[in-house]
Amino acid sequence: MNCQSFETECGYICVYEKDGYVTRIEFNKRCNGKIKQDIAIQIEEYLQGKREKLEFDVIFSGTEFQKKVWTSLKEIPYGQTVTYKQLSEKLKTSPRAIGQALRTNPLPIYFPCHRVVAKNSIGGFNGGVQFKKMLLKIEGCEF
DNA sequence: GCTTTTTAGCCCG
DNA sequence: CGGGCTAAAAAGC
Repeated sequence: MNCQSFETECGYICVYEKDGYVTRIEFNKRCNGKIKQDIAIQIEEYLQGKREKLEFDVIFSGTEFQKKVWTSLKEIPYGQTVTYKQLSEKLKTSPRAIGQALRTNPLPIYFPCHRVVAKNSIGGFNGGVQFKKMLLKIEGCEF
């Protein structure tokens, strides 16, 4: 298992990689290893606002429901947001269930849970709301 | 299985 | 703002 951290204005983002697959992304975590270079480059470009799509392979596990929610996040376009409610209606479930699934997202950024916000506020974020704000800002989305 | 707990929401005054 | 409501998933039994 390799991991590498990336410095941002909010703190470190740590990416774990194994055999060329990204397995996990965590916030506020620092480590001193190296991951596969083409993945690292994509992350860096994204954090600099120079890349919209992350195209690497990932491995993750979860319940069927969680996987359904996570993969549906990939359909949200770069720089756009959706509310918990809109997503729940689309998946025929409830807003709270969406939030519950998102908080266990093992691959934030790759599965862009930061693009899901509450109706009248930014909503929550597992690594700390400051990261959510920063990611949206990178995508040109003021909140 | 069924029951209880928990939830990154929502709505209404 | 604050409280009450809510459905649904996860955890516990």
